[in-house]
Amino acid sequence: MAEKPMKSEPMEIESRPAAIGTPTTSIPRSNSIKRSRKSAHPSKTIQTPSEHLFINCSTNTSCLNQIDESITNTIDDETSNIPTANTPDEEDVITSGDEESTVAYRNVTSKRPRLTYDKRLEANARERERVHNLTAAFEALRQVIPMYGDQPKLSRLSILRIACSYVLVLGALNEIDFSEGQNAYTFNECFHMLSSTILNELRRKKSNNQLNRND
DNA sequence: TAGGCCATCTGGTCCT
DNA sequence: AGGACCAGATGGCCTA
Repeated sequence: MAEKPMKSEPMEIESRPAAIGTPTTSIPRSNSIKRSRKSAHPSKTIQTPSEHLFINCSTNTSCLNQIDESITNTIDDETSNIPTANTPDEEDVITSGDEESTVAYRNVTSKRPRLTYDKRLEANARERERVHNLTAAFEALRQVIPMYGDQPKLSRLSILRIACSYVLVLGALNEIDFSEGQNAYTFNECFHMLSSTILNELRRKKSNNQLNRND
């Protein structure tokens, strides 16, 4: 699979919004909301030298030294631009290697000590690798589920839905109920379900767009 | 242009 | 203790 170019720059760690104590829900965001969000976001409104380095180098370990060198020189200036949502007593200090950087954080209630800069980069890399593996697994699954001729790339959700139906078909074909006896569908029912699922997933995008136009 | 989808970062929690 | 896993937030790309 072709490696997709990196699309989003890492956010500056000091500009991340807090999550603790303010449970949030994932809501659909329109582009206008996205745009207002972008314009309000310090990482978009304030271009800092270290931000440019994050954009270009965050996935390239050879750039880490460069980041380390630059962040010490720029972070003081950056912290002066951080939104004032957090109160002074909510600020925290992290250290990066031999150098100490003062960074504003909202929450310092974690049981575990905050990761150092280097450890954070390592954790990011591991998380990236984990998600890449997940993406590869979805791609592998996509390649073994039945498809009808040429069709657009399926979303992960569509892959899962079709795969579920496919498993039921295979189970019915072998007289095995993979659904733990909850369904006990006949083969014909399973096959019809699979066909419907595939068609529905292919139509879904179109239907959604039509619904959006009617709203 | 709106909305869907996805990559990435981040902090909290789980697990070994 | 530290890595794995998870969910929320954010922003870019793409399509209708």
